Amino acid sequence: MSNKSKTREQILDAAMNRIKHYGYGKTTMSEIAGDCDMSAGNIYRFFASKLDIAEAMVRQFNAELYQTYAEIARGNNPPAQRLRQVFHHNLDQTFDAIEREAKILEVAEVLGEERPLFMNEGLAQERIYLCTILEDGVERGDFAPIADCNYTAEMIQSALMKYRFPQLFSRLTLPKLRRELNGVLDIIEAGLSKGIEKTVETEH
Amino acid sequence: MSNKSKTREQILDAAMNRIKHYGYGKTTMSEIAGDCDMSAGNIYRFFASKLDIAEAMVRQFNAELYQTYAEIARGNNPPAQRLRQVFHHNLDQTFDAIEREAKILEVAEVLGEERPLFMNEGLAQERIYLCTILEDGVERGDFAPIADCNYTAEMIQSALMKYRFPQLFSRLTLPKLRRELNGVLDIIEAGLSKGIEKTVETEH
DNA sequence: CTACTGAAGAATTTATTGATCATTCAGCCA
DNA sequence: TGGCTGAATGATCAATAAATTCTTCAGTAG
Repeated sequence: MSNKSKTREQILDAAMNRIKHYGYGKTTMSEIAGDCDMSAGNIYRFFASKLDIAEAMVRQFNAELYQTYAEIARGNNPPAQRLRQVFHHNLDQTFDAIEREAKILEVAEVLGEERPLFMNEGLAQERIYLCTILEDGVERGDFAPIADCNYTAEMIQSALMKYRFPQLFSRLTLPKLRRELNGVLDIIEAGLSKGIEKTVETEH
Repeated sequence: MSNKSKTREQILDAAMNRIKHYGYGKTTMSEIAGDCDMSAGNIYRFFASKLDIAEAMVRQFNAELYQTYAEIARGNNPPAQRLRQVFHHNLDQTFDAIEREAKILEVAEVLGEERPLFMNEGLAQERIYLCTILEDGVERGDFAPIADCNYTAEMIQSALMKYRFPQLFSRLTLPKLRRELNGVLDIIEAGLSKGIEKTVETEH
């Protein structure tokens, strides 16, 4: 069935070209089909819906990110620096992609709205790499012991949410975003090296 | 001119009642005027525009927040706990207000879009209280020395942005938000007690 | 002069209608 | 039979016209 996945790729490719240029809302299934010399109906043998095409687009974008994350996580830099690299890579890549093709922001918005679980999936995947780094940091003694790496990774992701789809949450320039990201990472880094004590729930 | 500010308050009150119930877009200037037994035109002697009414609304909401912040900042709890109180108070109050009157979210959205500088103003005001707490923490020895309190406060605000208008950025329940907020605060607290070293800009 | 009204204009919103779109599926072709 | 088309359908979108709405300001009443 290699032929089938070839066609799938072709469709995805055609869709990406159009969506990057005209946006998700403005590209139609027939246009994509036309680019592939097939009928719109036929696309549905390869993708269950238009949203699934957008999802596949982002999946591909993420796959590249994850590959770099894996390399960073596996690398030999100090863990704190690797943490920085992961989030700066995300910021740079995402900012750049949206800067080059503003219409990509629409894809992020639509998917965030219609497929919130898919977005979570991406965060969970990222956490795997973060955990590797955190555990390595603990082992090396750079970080204080961490009770639950996945939980800690989740909290780090929460604190850095603003830098995930930068243009979605603010209108800051890339340099300003990088400065802020570094500032927040400075705090996180200090926290990790000191050791995090979990709060007991209290009234206030 | 106490009469003038009485009328202003009356208008603001009428506007708030309608906007809370019907939303910003769905309440008209004539309706507000009607509630005050005056013509729509007359409102403009008290507010320069409809947006300014929304701004005054939020200003009033903020004033209450700030009062509590001031009390918390002045209080005698450990600085780390005071920091927690500030952000939990904000989360609770905001979440609650939006939960009770869903239409308030629209006001936040409109103002965030049309008056971004006003939103910054609020953050700057909040930072004053944060700085008080941070400085006190340093003095007491709970926190390591801080080079630039205002900068650090800004970074803390960035890390906690997700919890400012909770329903705007996620659909988490209040308990989940509180759990997350505590988790991020745990990291920040550890970081502050350890002492934050500012990154030197590097390539990666 | 001061405090206000109400008409008027510009801008925005709503309603309506026609067109386009995503998606399905009966049927065709090879 | 497996792979595909193209017409059918309901949902969504675009366009336009009509109606509201925000805002201004000349004019009025006290």
